[in-house]
Amino acid sequence: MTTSLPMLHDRVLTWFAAHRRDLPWRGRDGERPDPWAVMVSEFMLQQTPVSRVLPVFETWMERWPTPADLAAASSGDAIRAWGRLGYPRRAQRLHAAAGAIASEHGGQVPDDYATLRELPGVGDYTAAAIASFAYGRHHVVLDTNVRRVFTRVIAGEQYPAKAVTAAERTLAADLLPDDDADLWAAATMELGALVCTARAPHCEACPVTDLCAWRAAGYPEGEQRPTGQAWAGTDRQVRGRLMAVLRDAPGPVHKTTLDLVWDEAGQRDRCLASLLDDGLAVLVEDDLFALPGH
DNA sequence: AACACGTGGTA
DNA sequence: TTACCAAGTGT
Repeated sequence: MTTSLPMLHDRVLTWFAAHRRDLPWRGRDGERPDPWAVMVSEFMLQQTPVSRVLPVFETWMERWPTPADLAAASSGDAIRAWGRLGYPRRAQRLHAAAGAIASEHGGQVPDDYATLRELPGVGDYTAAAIASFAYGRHHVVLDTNVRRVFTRVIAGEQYPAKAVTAAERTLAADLLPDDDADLWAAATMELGALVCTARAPHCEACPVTDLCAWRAAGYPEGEQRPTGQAWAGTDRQVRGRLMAVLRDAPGPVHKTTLDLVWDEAGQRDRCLASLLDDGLAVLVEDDLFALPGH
C-alpha cells in the first residue's frame, strides 16, 4: 500500500472534528447517544436524505421516547407518523423491532451486532451502525458513503460496484483502526455525505485529495450505470398513492375513494391486495380499508 | 443475484 | 424535463 494509513486516519479524523454535523441522534460533547435515537435514525435514514428525516425524527422521538412507547402503539400509528419518508415497511419493521425489544430484551436496544441483526429491518449496515454509534463497538460500517470514499481514495474508481464485494469488505476491515472504530465509521460516512459526494464532489475541500487514487488517475469516469426501472406507472407509484390516501384519512376509507388514485383497475386492485398481503393495510369490513390497528 | 420497495430534491 | 440519488433490507 502506497498510502500511509496513519496519515489517512489523521486527516479524516481531524477533518471530522472540524466539520461534524450536530445531528439530533448524535451524542453531545463526547457522550454516547441514546441507543433508541440511534436506532430510529438509522431506520429513517435507509435510502432517505438527512434533510427529510430531521423533522420526522423530532416528532417521532417526542411521541415515542423509548422502544416500549412505540411498542404500545399500533403499527398503523407508526406508519402514519412515518409520513412521506417513503418505504413505509420501514415504519412497520421499526414497530415490530420495538415490540421485540420490549418483550425480549427488557426494553433496551441490544448492544451487540448478532442480537441487533435478528431484529426485523436490521441488516448488516444497520446492526453495525447501531452497535458502533450507540455502544462504541468495533465494526466495519459499510454504507453507500463509506463505499464511495474508499472506492475513490484507494481503488481509484468513481463509483463502487452495485453490491458490496468481498474485496471491498476486506479493504474496509484493513482500514478499520484498532481504537475508536466508531469514530472512524462516523468520520468516513460524513466525508462521503458532505465532501466526496456522488454527483459533484468537493475535492477542493477534501482532507485527502493528495492521497486520492481517483484524483491521481485524473478522475476517470465510471461506467454508465444501467438505467433503473422507470417510475411512472410502476406498482410502487400506485402503492404509494394508496398508502397516502390511507395515511391522510382519519379513519377507514371506502374502496371507491381508493379507486380514484389510479384508473387501471387491474393494477390498482393488485397493488391494494399486495398492501394487504404486506400488512401495510387491512380490510376493516366490506370495501372499507385502513392502516393496521395493531 | 437480481429485483421490489416510496419519496422528493437536484442538475 | 428526465434521470440520478439518498446512512438498505428482504426475498
